[in-house]
Amino acid sequence: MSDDLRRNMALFPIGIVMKLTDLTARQIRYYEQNGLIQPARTEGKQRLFSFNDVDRLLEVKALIEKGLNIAGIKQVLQLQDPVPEQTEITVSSEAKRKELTEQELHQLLKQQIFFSNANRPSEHALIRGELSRFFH
Amino acid sequence: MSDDLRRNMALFPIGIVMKLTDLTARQIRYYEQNGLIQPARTEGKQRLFSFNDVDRLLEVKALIEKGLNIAGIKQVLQLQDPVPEQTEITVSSEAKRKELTEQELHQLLKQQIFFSNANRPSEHALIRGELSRFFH
DNA sequence: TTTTTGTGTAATCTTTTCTGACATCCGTTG
DNA sequence: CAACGGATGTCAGAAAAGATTACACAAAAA
Repeated sequence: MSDDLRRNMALFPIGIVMKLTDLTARQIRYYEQNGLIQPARTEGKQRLFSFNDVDRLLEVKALIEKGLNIAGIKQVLQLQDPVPEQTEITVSSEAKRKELTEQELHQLLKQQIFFSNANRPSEHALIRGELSRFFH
Repeated sequence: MSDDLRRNMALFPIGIVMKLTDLTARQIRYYEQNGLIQPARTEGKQRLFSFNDVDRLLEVKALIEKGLNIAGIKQVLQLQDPVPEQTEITVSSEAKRKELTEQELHQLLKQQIFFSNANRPSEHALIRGELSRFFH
């Protein structure tokens, strides 16, 4: 839930993602062009990637290295996200996510995590629990 | 231990940090100039901030809002990091950290976390445990 | 063989960031 | 009060990073 927020927060520019994934900018943009990822953008149209995006790119890379082509990767990634019986909860959370702007995401993370973290150095237990799923 | 790696990985440009902290670039640079943070730099000398840096900035901000000046903040932050009896282990880990270049940090994170994550979607238990301390 | 794919590369433009300087607002202090 | 220093705003010019587009090309597919 707020897990999605963290994982979907647009944080890194393409240069960092290149280092994290060992992919070239060309590759990353090509994969985006083919719908494998959909990074957010700054006002000035620069790409901003989330942890989810980076994970996705690493999956893509692994599949590329196994010889799959883009179409195959799309298949595999869809299989990994089988979109099972969508419950009301899931649907509503999806809808809610789409309503959130980047700025709102930042605001949320700020307030929910960083801020409470900074102000109350002793109240970390709960925060830790939430953050344990920062990635996956 | 590899916690330090994650928390110290230089990931975000100043624009993102501004949004996360609600500080201006001017403030962030000023705090750096006064030794409150020490963000990494790209080859082109642009700042790259880690989660540790962001946390630190949020602490600084909270103290600023309480009316402290830079000198006071230095005091408080030192008190929060009292540098207690330095054990051999701590010292050696400090030394080891200083030997790591930014690139090596990225390499490490890549291999230890993202990569294993991407390749083995079922082996997450351990990773989760490690990541639970990503921030705090 | 011809076509398509995935990636490299170069050119050009825009966005973001950097540094340095000067201005300003505000507590402190003489 | 007047001068001063601390913290921040703002601006200018330069540099870095990123965006888009176009062309090239090897390898795979048709």
